[in-house]
Amino acid sequence: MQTPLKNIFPNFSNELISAIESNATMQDSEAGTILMRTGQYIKNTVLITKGKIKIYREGEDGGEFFMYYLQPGQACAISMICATKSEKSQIMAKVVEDVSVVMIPLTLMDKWMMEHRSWYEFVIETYRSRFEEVLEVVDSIAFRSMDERLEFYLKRHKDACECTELKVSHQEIATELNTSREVISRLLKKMEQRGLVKLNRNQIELLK
Amino acid sequence: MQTPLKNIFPNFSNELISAIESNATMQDSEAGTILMRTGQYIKNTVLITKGKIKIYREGEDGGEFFMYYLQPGQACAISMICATKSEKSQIMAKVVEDVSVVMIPLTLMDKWMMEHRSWYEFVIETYRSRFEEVLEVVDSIAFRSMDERLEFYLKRHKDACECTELKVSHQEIATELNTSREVISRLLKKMEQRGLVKLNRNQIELLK
DNA sequence: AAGGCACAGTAACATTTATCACATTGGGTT
DNA sequence: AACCCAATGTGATAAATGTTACTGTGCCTT
Repeated sequence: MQTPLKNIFPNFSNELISAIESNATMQDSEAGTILMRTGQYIKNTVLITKGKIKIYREGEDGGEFFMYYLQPGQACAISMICATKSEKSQIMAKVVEDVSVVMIPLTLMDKWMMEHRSWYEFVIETYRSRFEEVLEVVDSIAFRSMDERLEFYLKRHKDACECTELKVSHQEIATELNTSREVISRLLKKMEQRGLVKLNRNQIELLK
Repeated sequence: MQTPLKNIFPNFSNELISAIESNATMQDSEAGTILMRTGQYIKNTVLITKGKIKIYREGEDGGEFFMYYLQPGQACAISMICATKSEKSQIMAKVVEDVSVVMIPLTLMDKWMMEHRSWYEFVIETYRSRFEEVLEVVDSIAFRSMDERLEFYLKRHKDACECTELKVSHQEIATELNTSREVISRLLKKMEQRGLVKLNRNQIELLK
């Protein structure tokens, strides 16, 4: 069996948990799956119970500008925001670690706002924290140069995976910051010289 | 007297309008006033009934990175989002045209979500449209070079003021795009040569 | 072992953007 | 008119970032 929903979403009331269990559908997806595309209509609100999803903004040239990760206990703010009017998505969502998600039909998402206080608070808090996160991203691109943005990027990834060894290629970082691999390689080398990281093949060890 | 609230917020139910009129406080502020600062605690939700407010992100060096405008019939999404927990603001709000605002205490903002469907819909739509707008801003800085960003900036201002003659200095644009005046002057000149704008002192005429 | 391949390092050069230094312009003030 | 001053124009140069082209390196496959 799966981990009970109550453990993953401890703030949900028991009634809400029951409502979810009897109305929502579960779905598993493998790493690499694209769960949502720009321009696609949104039909469900998505809660994550396992794995990791990358939310990014797609560039015309194939850039995958990194916004944030969704992890267990979290929900896709975009899918909630678009709920009421069944709007189009403005972002891409790609599975980066095999996930299990709970899909909630938009009509219920809306209805529960009135019926379950714990759902209302969860939704509002999801909005708030993601808006804040996106504002920080704006900051980083608006005011910082690439070396600082790289440090910010690494820090966020460290926080998200709760480890100090990131398994990403330079190319991947470059794509997510919309720059080129060479630039990232150069900057990482400089960071290594400053003693901030240790570089290994397919792995970046964060020292500070 | 003022324009009735019902005209400015036509979707609000009559009960909601009454509730606002008997609970909220009005406030007028002159151009130049800073209504909200980064780090400041938010005590009210703000509805705009007259004038224009600029929402921006402040840089360490005094940059005023432009996010969007608030205009009559709109509300500050940040002040709503932070409502439930009385969080700190992450943005700056400056009056650019003398405004009248309606201030709604956070407790009511929250309470009305359950009581007034039209309030609920207004709040959700405010979130949605601002989130979308911020995502477009991210796009513009993440994927575009300065000339395209300038065009995007001018377009947004044209849409906001519903006119084709913008009364802004090059310096002001530079501050809001976090670049330098010289760069903006040069790019505007190029745009003039391409026939996109006509440059006058303290005024930019948008031709296309 | 040999070859293929993704990943990484690096030099050289191009382009974009930022900065500095100074000239010009036009409106308002005295 | 003479002056002041903010706004704008422009060249020269510096710095950051992007691009091209190639080398090296470790791992996997055959």
